[in-house]
Amino acid sequence: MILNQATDYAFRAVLYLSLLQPGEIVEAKVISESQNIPLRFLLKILRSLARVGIVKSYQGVGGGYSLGKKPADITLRDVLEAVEGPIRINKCLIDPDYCNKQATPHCPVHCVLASIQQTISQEFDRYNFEQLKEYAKQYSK
Amino acid sequence: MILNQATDYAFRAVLYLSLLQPGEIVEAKVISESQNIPLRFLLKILRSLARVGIVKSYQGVGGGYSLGKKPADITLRDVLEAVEGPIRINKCLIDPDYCNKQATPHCPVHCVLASIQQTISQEFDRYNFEQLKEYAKQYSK
DNA sequence: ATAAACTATACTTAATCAGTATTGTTTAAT
DNA sequence: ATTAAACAATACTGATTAAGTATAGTTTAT
Repeated sequence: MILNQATDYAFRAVLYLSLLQPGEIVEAKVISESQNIPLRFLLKILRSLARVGIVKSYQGVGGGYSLGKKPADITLRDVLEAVEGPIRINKCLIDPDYCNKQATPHCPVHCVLASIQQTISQEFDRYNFEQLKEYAKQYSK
Repeated sequence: MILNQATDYAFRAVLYLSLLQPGEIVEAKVISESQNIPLRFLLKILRSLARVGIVKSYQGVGGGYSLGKKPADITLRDVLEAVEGPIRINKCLIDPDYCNKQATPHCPVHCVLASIQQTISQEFDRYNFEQLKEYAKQYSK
């Protein structure tokens, strides 16, 4: 499986925030209940998203979370990488020492995988939350 | 990580067989030593590949493995799926019951992920072992 | 009959995943 | 100033998966 559970939850949480009024703040509990995401786990995920500015967090009474950027400026890749770190399809693409042939730079498999990895990254970059928002509105009609 | 270790080994094993004379048989031990793959683990991987005809296995004395098809007829996706099963980017794309919103068919996230999954599958299908073979020959020059 | 190869299944160890618990910090309202 | 409602940080836990190993069996050329 390429995406883990946390990323799946993150997509839905960010979509939820995208559908609110710009700047609107809601508590994690509201997102959790609306999207059926375990609260504590969601809080952890939201922290990862806050770290890179995808959401803004507000502490204290009346606090919560709002979207940190315009939905159009948040791609699936942004969210994915905030939660899981950089997209990687194979270990040899991160750490050349990992390759048990010690041959990464002149390995045909490596080269092709590097190209595929780039395509996959671009693919997750193609979709932003403004688009998802539109989809969501259509479905709800 | 999208690919697991077994798939990485499988790619390299199939490439190794692709570079032999058509129909040429080698023992697993030779592949294992050449590619630095643990022998027993490789045997298991080769069984997965044999099951779908990517390699042919020969038992008994003088046995071993040969490529089961022309390199041009084996894609990265074929090998990947022989080892790991079908490419899946998210659980909700396999099992609708899995979705904790019970909303898969009209979930915008689901729809977009389904499309991305298809692109990724196609991407792994774009490369076959005839191409990798050519790359490998160039590198060795 | 033997030994060199693969087959099948089960086991083991380590890493990662998914989620929980605990303790601490911030802040609006009283 | 105190309180309580929110988030923050870190550490822990149990389940699953990954990676590899072990054991016992089958096939086949010599």
